Amino acid sequence: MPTDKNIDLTISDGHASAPPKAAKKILDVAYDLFYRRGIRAIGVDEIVKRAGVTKPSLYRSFPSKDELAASYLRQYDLEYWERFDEAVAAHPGDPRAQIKAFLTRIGKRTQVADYRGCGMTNAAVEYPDHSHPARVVSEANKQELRRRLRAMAVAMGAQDPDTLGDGLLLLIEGAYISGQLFGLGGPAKAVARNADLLIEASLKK
Amino acid sequence: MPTDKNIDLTISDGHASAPPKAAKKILDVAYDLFYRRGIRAIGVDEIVKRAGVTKPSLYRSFPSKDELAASYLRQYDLEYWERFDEAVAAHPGDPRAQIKAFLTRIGKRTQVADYRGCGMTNAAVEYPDHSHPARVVSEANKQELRRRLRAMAVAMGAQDPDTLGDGLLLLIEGAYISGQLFGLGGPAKAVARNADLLIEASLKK
DNA sequence: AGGTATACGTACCGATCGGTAACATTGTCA
DNA sequence: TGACAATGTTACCGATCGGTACGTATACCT
Repeated sequence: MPTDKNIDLTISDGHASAPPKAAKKILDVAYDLFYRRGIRAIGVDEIVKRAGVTKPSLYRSFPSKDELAASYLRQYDLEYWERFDEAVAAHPGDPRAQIKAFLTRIGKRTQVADYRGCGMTNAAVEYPDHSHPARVVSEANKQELRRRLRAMAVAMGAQDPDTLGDGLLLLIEGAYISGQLFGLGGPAKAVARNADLLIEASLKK
Repeated sequence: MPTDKNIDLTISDGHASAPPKAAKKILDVAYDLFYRRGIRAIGVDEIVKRAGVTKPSLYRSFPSKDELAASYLRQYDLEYWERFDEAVAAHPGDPRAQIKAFLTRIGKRTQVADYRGCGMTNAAVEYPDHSHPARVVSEANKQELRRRLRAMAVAMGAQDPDTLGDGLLLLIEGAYISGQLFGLGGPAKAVARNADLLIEASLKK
């Protein structure tokens, strides 16, 4: 989808909105390559080559490879909450159904060959240093996920909402990881079912 | 298939004579560095420097960096099942208590600063290629984990043992990942409690 | 048209990557 | 003491890493 609505490609550089065409191509290619093969595994040379541009173009739009990786994750973040909000919007006022819809979708996505899990999670694994630009974006995304899940656990009427919210997060992260570990037929396809069992067991009686 | 290797190094052929002393130092250092900072992030130069040896020594004991990484994971595998078997041995004939003990231990391990999760999981994230030597070890470890968890779910008398076993695996992987994502106070500390809730909800009534 | 700001390309940098050749030194055990 | 395997030493390889100096083309605004 051409989601080119006000993508901020400038990296807090101060110089106002100048949208170079090359920057979008670079970010699109970097997105694909970083996600599928990993950030550390991809060099800037391959990115510019596949994008049909040259290296100076990359460094005019992005201060560094690390910041390009952070931009990739910011884009990923946008699309992530889009998917999340779709599941929420599909079941207004019914958080349990929202969770189930979101997890069913995740479970389905994991059941394709060469599934690569969550770009946020993967980036955090690649960069243990908490101060790395990519990891900063990743951690913020996960904090927000935790916040939402706990809030939904409250809305579901859980006995211990924080525990249930965290339990759902563990199942989700487990699905991302085991999806790329096991491939088709892996445990991730059972994520929605297990989440529903866990929810049922966590509600006030 | 790899074409013929000209070197006839019999890999770990168990010739019972003296194992090289440098190899152990190298593997110990590589273990620590690979686990804490990631395999791709560590160069062979840093390994030999910290080990107090030289690069040729590394390549006399290990055919390549990739194989050194695989050796690291094989060592990790050994210690992993040691921990697992300890939890099992602590509660003979009581698979539910075994799981609880194992997960309590995981939950506790995740609650230290700079926790880095599971070396197997991390390696798989770093190397999406299924043919990579490190990933081969990692995937075998995870397959075995899945097998054991499903078997324990059977022993627990679950209504749907495969689903419960997979649910436990999702929680475990989620704990590994969120442990390194959130640090202290993260969702991973709730893994044992959520697992127990899930087990309770999955037993035959 | 002309000037000017902006985007882009060519060519290059030093550092580091994984890995090796050739030879000197050590430790061990018969 | 001799033999032999393990390790150290030094220097090197081609490839790739992230990043840049500097000149050229293109678009826009009078």
